[in-house]
Amino acid sequence: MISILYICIHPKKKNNLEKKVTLKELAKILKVSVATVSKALNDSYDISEETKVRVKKKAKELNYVPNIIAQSLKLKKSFSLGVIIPNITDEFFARAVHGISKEAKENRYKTLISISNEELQSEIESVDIFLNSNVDGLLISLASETQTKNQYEHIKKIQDHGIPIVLFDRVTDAIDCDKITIDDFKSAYDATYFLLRKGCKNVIFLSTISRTSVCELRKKGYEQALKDSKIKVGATRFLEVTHENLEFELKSFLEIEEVDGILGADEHSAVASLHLVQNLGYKVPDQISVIGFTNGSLTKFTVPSLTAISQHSELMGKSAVQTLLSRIQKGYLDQETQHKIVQTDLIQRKSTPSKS
Amino acid sequence: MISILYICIHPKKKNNLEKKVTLKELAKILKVSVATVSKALNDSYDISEETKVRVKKKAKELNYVPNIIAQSLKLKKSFSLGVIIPNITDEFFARAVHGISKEAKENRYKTLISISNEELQSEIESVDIFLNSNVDGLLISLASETQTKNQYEHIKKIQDHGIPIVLFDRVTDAIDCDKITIDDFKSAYDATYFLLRKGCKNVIFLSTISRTSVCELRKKGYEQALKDSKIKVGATRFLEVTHENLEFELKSFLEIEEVDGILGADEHSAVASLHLVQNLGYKVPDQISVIGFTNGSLTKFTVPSLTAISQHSELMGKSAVQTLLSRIQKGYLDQETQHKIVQTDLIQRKSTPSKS
DNA sequence: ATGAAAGCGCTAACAG
DNA sequence: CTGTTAGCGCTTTCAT
Repeated sequence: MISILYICIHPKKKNNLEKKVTLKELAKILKVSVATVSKALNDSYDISEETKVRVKKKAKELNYVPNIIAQSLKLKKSFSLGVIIPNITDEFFARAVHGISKEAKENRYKTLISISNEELQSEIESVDIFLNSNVDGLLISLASETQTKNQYEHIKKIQDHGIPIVLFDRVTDAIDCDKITIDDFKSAYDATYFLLRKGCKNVIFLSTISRTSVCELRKKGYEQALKDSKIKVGATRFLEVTHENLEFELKSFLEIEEVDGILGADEHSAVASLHLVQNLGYKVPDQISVIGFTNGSLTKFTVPSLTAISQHSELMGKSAVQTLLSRIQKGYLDQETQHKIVQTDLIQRKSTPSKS
Repeated sequence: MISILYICIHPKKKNNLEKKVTLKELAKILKVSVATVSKALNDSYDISEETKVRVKKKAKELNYVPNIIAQSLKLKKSFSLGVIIPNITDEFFARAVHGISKEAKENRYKTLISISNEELQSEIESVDIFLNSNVDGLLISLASETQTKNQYEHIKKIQDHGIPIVLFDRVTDAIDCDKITIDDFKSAYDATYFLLRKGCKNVIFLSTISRTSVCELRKKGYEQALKDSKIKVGATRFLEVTHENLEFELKSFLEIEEVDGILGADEHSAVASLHLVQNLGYKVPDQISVIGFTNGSLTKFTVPSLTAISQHSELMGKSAVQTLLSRIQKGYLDQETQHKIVQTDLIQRKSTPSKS
């Protein structure tokens, strides 16, 4: 699969490596103590303006940069945040990471990223690694396996170490910490209601993210909307599938059941089903309407374009970082935890009727 | 946009935080010296098997984990790799990061990720941060601005510090280091040739990633394929656009020029143009064929599905890490640098004719 | 085979 | 205002 095309034969020239200048060296050159240099650089109160200027000038001149590792060891603070997500190829998480990374950078924090691949064991390992690495805080979106098995000892362990965490998107009641999500229940409720208003009578709920907290809440929202409907509609029907068997399962289902609306719990299920039902000869949106969670880049380019629930994932990432940093700064204990809800928007496109 | 839904009022219980046990404490408990414990844990030759067992047992019992920060300071090695990519929402990079992260983790390295947003300044800042953080190596895919302006001082600076780097996908000849890319020239050449064989006479090259190394190489490949054609075909036509003006530019172009084939230099340009030309009334692939670089998840769900060049991005990430780690281990200097080429595959779907 | 001691680069009492 | 000192947790000579 991989072939080496050519090898550059220029041997590396052994140029004099730029040695990092340390406080000690600065001190020697300036003929002051290390402490003075350190304090001057940190704008300590009890250093004369004069020496501050002198020190800073020399520091810049010699291109001094503090050794963060040493700082971390001393201060027990690493200026880095750990992020654990189930998956990075999912556009929702990619965007969230973008928001996280940007906000962290603006606050001079680094971002350590670990992908759990939806696996509990991997999540546990990541937690251990981050704990050893002295991250100042952790942002986690739980793996589906973790949520299925309801095992949260590793998350509690983080708290036992006094490290603040923020759970986002995939959260759990089992842990008392700051959380940030969308209102999954309401978003699903509203989307379902929207379909009913457009005349759908047989709306099904389709998901490839079964057993996650978000999926369960979305199911409930969908269910409630059907219950609340004043006009008579079909019963609730949940179709929980995988990327692999979606096509088979949905097709089989359509052969025996009447369907005129699909609510996809994730982008993939919506896009894939939109695609499939048309291949099976259904007209969208005339015969079947489709709405999907996550307003990613796929939605604009499907035919017809997909009506979707925008989750503002980047904003969610940004807000998660802000929450975490404020907790890091304020100190962890004896503070009430809070659960922030990011508003969603229903972006109407062509996979649902334009008029009711 | 963000509303706080509820605040949990359970004050955090001030449970006794699990203190991290250190070597010193272990030593005291075992009534040996710190040095002995350290050596025992590291399987040093000059420690008796007996004490090794005793120490390790106690360490596990007390849940000892080495403080990586302290280790880093001492060993001048942080077991972390820095990654700088232009963008994470692009599926190509998301997959590459996945591969990187996975391979790094398997080798007990952490991954620090920074997104340059295609901006030179941001890339420079990231480099500085990573340099201070003592990353053991750097994986970089250059920002378009960096490649446009041809400014690589910050990359050279990394090398001056003796930190190995691997450039992937977006590379440059200006830096002598390990590189890993696909064969952009050949991939574009082959794809263009494929279109010609299918009967296209007027193939255009469309890109939203102008001024990147990959785009330039792909342009050359496309150009050469037209030149080499034995049958008479139209001249080379490059259309370099942005996400925003693609629609307008392409539409204007089609009004005055004849086009029966589009080679998209990136996934977006291919998918968007596939979408647009059909809206304008062209039949795909009967009147216009489309091929795009990057075989992402969009390609399967467009109508018709998109013929695409698979870049095996995850593999590229994995291989980049392997290259970097081997250089970290072997030592940096006086080694020839190598440029690895990952094979691409043309995935035939419905946006090109099935028979020639 | 084990331990004492030095030191990685930095910060922060505390003294002067 | 500046310097001395101790120490963060670990590794590693060098003695013993």
